[in-house]
Amino acid sequence: MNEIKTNSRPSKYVCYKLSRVMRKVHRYYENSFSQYGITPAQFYVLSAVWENDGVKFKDLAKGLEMDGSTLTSILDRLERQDLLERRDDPEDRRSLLVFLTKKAKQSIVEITCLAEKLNQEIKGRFSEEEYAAFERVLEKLSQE
Amino acid sequence: MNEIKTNSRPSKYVCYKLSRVMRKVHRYYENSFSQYGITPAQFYVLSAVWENDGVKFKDLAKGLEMDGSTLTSILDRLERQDLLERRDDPEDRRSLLVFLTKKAKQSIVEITCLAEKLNQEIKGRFSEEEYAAFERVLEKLSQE
DNA sequence: TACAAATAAATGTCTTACCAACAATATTGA
DNA sequence: TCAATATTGTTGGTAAGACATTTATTTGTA
Repeated sequence: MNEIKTNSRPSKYVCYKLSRVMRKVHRYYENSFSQYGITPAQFYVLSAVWENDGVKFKDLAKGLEMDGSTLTSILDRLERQDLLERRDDPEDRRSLLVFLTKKAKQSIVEITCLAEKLNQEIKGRFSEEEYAAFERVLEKLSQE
Repeated sequence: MNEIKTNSRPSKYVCYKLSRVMRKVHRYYENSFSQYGITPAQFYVLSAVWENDGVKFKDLAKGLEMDGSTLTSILDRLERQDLLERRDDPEDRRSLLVFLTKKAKQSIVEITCLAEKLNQEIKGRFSEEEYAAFERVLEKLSQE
């Protein structure tokens, strides 16, 4: 009595499927990153700053397609952990520049290796063509 | 000077790509659903309850693969909007049954049509094979 | 029966995400 | 020049997701 309907509607919708899968993959990354005390979103920020140390806040947000207020709070947490630093932009007093700390530079390579490994593990579950098609669809969807 | 590195690292990672696309698709649904005063997550819950009116809280959470605490807060909001109702389970005093209200029943069909339309719009951007491959990958990723 | 263990849902905390409103600063254009 | 406008980053609000803890109830077993 009162069985579960295994085919309940929401699973028909792209948005639902995406969010479910995203959560799953996110948790997978999260569990691994937690040994470094950071979250996936924090890793993306560190990674982008590593690529362009001293990047402007504005450009960082734009590059990550992240709302400014979201970035503000992630920077707050990373700064609290002494992983990065905001400095004044000498050219524009409204603007901020973002730098990695020494501490972050010491672990970023190792964390990046982990991220690559996780990525390969996921890719490895699929054939080249299958994965390529997947990425193509993601790419088109992200261009709106 | 100080150009944006368009190829900043994070975009290499599946998890990052997924979350970016998910956010985009989510916003797309969100904008349309907002005319009914609900969010996509709230729609999934309504939709699942509609499929199985009087479903147990526990089974609802399981079916939606949603943490109980997340569902609790979504139910709170839907109950506040008079869209659904918790009732005691006569068979187990720890358990709750979830029902749609009259108000919800009046609009759920219309909202579902909208959801179907959005879904078709997204699917329609791709070829059959392309979309099928995409769904296959999502499916595999969502299993474990 | 009695009591320990398991289960159901709620609560509190943290993180991410979005939006609107705001303060400080820069740019513009009359 | 200087007032209107635009831009930068922060703050505050709400929602969602995850996790740990808590309370009430049920189950299982000694």
